[in-house]
Amino acid sequence: MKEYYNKTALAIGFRIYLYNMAPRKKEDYRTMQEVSRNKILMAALELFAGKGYAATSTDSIAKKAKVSKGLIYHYFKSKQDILSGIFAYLMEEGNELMNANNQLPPGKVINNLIDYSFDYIVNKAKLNRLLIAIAIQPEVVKGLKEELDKAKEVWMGIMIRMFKELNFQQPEAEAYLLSAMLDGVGLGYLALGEDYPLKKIKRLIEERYGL
Amino acid sequence: MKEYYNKTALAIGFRIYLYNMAPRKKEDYRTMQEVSRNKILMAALELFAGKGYAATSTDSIAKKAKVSKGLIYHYFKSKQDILSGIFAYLMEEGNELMNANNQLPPGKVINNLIDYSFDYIVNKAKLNRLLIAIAIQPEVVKGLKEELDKAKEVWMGIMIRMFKELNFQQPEAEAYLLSAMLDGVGLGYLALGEDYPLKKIKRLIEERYGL
Amino acid sequence: MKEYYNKTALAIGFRIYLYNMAPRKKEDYRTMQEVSRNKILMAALELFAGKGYAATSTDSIAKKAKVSKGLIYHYFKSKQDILSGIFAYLMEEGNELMNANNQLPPGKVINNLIDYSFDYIVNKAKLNRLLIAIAIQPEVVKGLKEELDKAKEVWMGIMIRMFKELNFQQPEAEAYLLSAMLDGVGLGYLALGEDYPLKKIKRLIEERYGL
Amino acid sequence: MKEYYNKTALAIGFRIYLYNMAPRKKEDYRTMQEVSRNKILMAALELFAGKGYAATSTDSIAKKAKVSKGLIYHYFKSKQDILSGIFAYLMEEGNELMNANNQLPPGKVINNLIDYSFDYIVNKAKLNRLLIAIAIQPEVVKGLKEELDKAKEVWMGIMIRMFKELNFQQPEAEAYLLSAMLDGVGLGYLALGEDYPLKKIKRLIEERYGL
DNA sequence: AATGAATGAGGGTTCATTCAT
DNA sequence: CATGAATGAACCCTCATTCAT
Repeated sequence: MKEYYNKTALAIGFRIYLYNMAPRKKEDYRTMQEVSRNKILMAALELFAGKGYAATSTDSIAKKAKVSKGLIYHYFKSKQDILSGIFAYLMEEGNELMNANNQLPPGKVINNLIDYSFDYIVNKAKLNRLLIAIAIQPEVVKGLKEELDKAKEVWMGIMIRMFKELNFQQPEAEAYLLSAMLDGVGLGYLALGEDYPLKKIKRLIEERYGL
Repeated sequence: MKEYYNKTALAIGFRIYLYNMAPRKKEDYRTMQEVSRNKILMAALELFAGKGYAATSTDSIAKKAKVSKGLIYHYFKSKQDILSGIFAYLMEEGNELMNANNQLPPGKVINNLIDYSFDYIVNKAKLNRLLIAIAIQPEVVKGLKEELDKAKEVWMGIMIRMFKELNFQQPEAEAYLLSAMLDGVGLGYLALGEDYPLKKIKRLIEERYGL
Repeated sequence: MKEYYNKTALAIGFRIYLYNMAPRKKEDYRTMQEVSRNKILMAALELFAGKGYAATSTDSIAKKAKVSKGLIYHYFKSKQDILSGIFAYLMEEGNELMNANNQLPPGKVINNLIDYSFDYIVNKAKLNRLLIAIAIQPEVVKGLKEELDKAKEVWMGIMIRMFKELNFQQPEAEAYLLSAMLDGVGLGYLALGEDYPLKKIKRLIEERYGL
Repeated sequence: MKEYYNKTALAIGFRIYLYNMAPRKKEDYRTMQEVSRNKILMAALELFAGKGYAATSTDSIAKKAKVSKGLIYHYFKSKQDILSGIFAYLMEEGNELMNANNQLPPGKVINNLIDYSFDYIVNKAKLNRLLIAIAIQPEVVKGLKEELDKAKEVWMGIMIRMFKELNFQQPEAEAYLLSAMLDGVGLGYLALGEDYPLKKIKRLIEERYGL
């Protein structure tokens, strides 16, 4: 189990992390420069999520961000680095939610996790797709592992603790299974879209945890 | 349910389909045509699975297949078309298994499905990755819809019938949930590799179905 | 002295090597492909010699060779590799002259060397400039060292032997000094052009060797 | 001889010019302007000498000089102009040495020249490389001609006078030959490094002038 | 059926230079 | 005097696809 945390995270770990990915308020930009950096980041996020990392050209990012191609390389040292930047940004966004959940009663946390995840699966489908694509392409991720690990480590820790407190016999396996369920639902929804019977499945999952 | 068949299939549908994807014997190819075409297909399959579709060049396919670049475009009208060819090939391979399972008792089918899936997740990890990558990129797939739909339709039908016979209250949702679980486990294994507690999770799933 | 031959060669070593760099006859091209490769090579040679390696774009090479940019990378794996190709080509061209001189009496060889060099300095000034530029930029050369070493090794060996046979007291140093003289004259001619008093200097050098 | 002064100078002319290129003391700069300008100049000199003009970015100059990129263009109108600035600086530094040598006896001047040159070749190898690179790329130099001509004119005049006083029959040609020898040795040393038999060659040159 | 030479659009990236502050 | 964000052209290189043989 020792090397465990060095592995890349499940998409699930992120899902809750990123749940409330609201655009930052203008007051948050301390300097004009951050505005540009953020324009690039947001443009890239949208494009990566929409068409995938490989299919997105730096040119299209520049165009969408209404910025010169050269400026991208003023703020990021490579296309890869933009992806890292996006992750860093997303991590930051999700931190509060993380801490908030940590202090709720176990049943509520599980409940929240399921709610968040299903909401995320529907409303952030494209971002979900990006995360899954990255999760299964370990070569591309490289520099992202640290961030991914941090998120997963924290989150799986919380989940396992919850299941312990709820007296599950296999709290660790149960945490992984719940993750798998939610990831699998995300995958199914990406493939089938509106026809995927989300509600019924959600109900089945909730029943498993007595919700 | 109307647009249902226009959507691309779950990876799960494929997994069992493709379980025993034995390579054809050479004698099966009647003409030289088929030999060359198949060499290209097999080379592409291995490369796509190993490095991903985007990262695989037609050049490398030609090299691996020991065939000229031009010949690829004699048999396939584009790189995309090779991917379609791979799917068609895989479908064909899996048909017999499909029919065989259809005639077993319901509990045995579920059992087989779980066994096959876990085996597949471990031993065909790269192919699994390819299938997931394709499943979540519907734009790329385009020409594959018909094949994918056929597989999914048949398979989900079988599963739903099984759960009906086993008196599950929500047979359809249960079928989707089981698919989601297995897909989610596949995703987790791809992300975490050896550290993923496959056995314990498998046990939990089996317990759910009284196995 | 052991590691001696691993060092990059003096421009002088090349000068005689390359003396008769006549364009190959058409009969030499066995296949159509070699024509294209050679067009690229010759275009690059002219451009590198004229504007320097760094200032020559692959685009301009393609344009001059009347070939698509992509074709360059069909024959050469990088811009560097084109330079290597040029060297290989030049080496081949110079081999015969090399062998011919090896069998002449020592005085004649020295005489030829001086004649060739001065002729080369004047008539292949741009190529000379390219060689000097490469000789003093060891980082760029990398892959060229082997070729350069081969040329230098052979040539300095011949020169030292000549001076030994002519009973010079310091045959090795004398070989290096003659090389330095001729290299220095080449440098001076490149800097001053027509105003450089080539004839008078040549006379002084010849007198030193009793010619 | 008419167009003579329009040509760029030999490296040799510079070598002695620049022999004792001691950095100015800080007190010499009367205004802050000069301090910044000089920081840029010194940074550029070191980088140009080390990696070559083309391979040195204005960015790296700014970084090394601990100055903003914009400031460079406040003091210099282009990257080229920095190079000109370096030359102007070097010229200024060398003037005193020049005059000092002018008043020594002819044999001593030749002796000094050779000593200086060999010392320079070894201890200022990188700067030597820069000078040679510039000397053979006349297009790049453009704006430097005046400075270069001045240096060469003065220096060759001195040398020719020396050889006249020493009763050489071809004083002009001899001056050029000595220049060529020293330049050629510089070239050889740059190419071969430590393996170049500097001492033995120096001895041969000294013998030629009865030193 | 088969080759591989040839194409050209586009890829990510660098960099001298400008400009608003 | 000084900053560094911003520009855009150019750079080397890749690659799916076509075509003459």
